[in-house]
Amino acid sequence: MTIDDYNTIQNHSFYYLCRMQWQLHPKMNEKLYLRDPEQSDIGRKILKHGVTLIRELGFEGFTFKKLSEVTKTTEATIYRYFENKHRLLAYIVAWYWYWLDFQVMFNTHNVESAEKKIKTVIDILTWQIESGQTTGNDINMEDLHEIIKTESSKVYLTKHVSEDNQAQIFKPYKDLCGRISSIFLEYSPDYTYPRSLSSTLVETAHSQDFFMLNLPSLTDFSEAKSLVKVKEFLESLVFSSLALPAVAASKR
Amino acid sequence: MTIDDYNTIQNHSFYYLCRMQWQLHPKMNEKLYLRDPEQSDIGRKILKHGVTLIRELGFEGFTFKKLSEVTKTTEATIYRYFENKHRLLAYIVAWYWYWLDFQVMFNTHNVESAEKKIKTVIDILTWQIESGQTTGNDINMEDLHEIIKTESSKVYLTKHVSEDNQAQIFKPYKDLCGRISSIFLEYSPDYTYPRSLSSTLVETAHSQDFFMLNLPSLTDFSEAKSLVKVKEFLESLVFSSLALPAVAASKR
DNA sequence: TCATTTATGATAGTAATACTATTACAAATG
DNA sequence: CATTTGTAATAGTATTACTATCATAAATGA
Repeated sequence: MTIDDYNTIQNHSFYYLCRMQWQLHPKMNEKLYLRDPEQSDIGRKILKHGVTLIRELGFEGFTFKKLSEVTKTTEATIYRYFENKHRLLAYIVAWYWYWLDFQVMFNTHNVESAEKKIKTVIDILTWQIESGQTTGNDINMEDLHEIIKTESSKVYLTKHVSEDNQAQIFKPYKDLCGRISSIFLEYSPDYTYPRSLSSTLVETAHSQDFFMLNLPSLTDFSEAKSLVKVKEFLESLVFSSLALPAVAASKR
Repeated sequence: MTIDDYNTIQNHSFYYLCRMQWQLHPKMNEKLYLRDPEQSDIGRKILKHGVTLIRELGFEGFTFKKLSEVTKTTEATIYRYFENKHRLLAYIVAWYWYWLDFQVMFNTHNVESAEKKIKTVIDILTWQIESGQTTGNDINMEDLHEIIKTESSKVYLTKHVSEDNQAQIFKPYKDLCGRISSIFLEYSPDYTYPRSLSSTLVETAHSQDFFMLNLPSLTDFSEAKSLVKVKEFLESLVFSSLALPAVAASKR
């Protein structure tokens, strides 16, 4: 199966849903917002321009004031939707995890081979998002993907992780990792670390992509800046780990 | 070899150097500071209390004003040492990478077996730092280790990575990964991704530790909150990957 | 249809942050 | 003894991250 095949799958799942008038509207955790941004024009604008601005300025350089200028509204209005910019980032990132989880579910559904499922998961994690691609919500997927790589870990790397965790802020991320680890267990029922391998896979997919683009000497992909190499690395990482019991036995 | 043996190695290398009146003073990159903090009492205080305060407040909550109160100096003085708080964090993190690199070098030196070297590296990465432990610089290692887990990635996850990279800010991290990947190649000369595996190992050591403590359902270590489990996971991850060529051949 | 919520806009204001600038003095150095 | 260097004290600025108030327009519901 080539990359093109998978791109076809991607576009297929996208357009299929569009043609069916389905909208990917995950039910977002209410703790993530003060007023539901999906329910008004202004709210949707905040999300849309929020994504582009955070990508453009970086999360540290991003402010509600600047966002209010772009969305042609006031700071006060944005504060009525989100408590602060950290919550807005948390919302955006959570949305992405929901989206990824859906993609994994949709594209592994009715696939019999666990091996194929795993390859599909890794494929989804290393999708090269085409520029201009948007979702039903009019959110630019390229910008979103860039935000995930650079800013997503800042959502949990805080002094208030525990409270945020209790507020279920990280549920979609946990769900995604839970789904992936089930697939791992399907492939290799005796594997000891399915959850850790899942979170490692997801984190590594993003960090290696970031390193490849920004600190290439931390990777082996310096020459050809291509996600295909990252994909191969991740596949080798995951499949060798899942084959471990046999390996360990043969080594002893 | 048990954990205790390795703790002995750790303490040994520490105290050995202390007894010899050696001080671990890495030559820090000059771009990291405006005035060398190691060269004055106030500078050393800034580093020492900087570490404790950043750990206490989190990097976002930490300000030079608060640091100036603790160090009993003024904001202006601190600004003469470091351009801003991000640079101070970069300095602290770079110092840690130097320290880690030294530990790896020291403890793998004269070890013949590459397998043993790798185990030592993983051991160092998962050291349980004892409270109260300080270095020659009087920096609290427990606080520092906590900072590394929660704040270190914020040093490179910025809009100005490329400029920082050109200023060699990340050299110690790259050196560490370079050293580790050499060991990987020693163990398995044909392995395709030694650098990516190194950065993945280092990143995963910290992220899994963070997840274990804060988002345990992303790991398989929820029950016993122990770094020993993380160590075992990392060993399985690395050794299975490095054994891959054989595995792949046997699978086809 | 009219009354009443509700959402937004406009405006103002505040405490804290992240700095910069200036002057001055004391200690170390050459 | 002159000069560099380090630190303190003080002041000031633009920006950030909010909060509060009040007016008005739009949506809703009886």
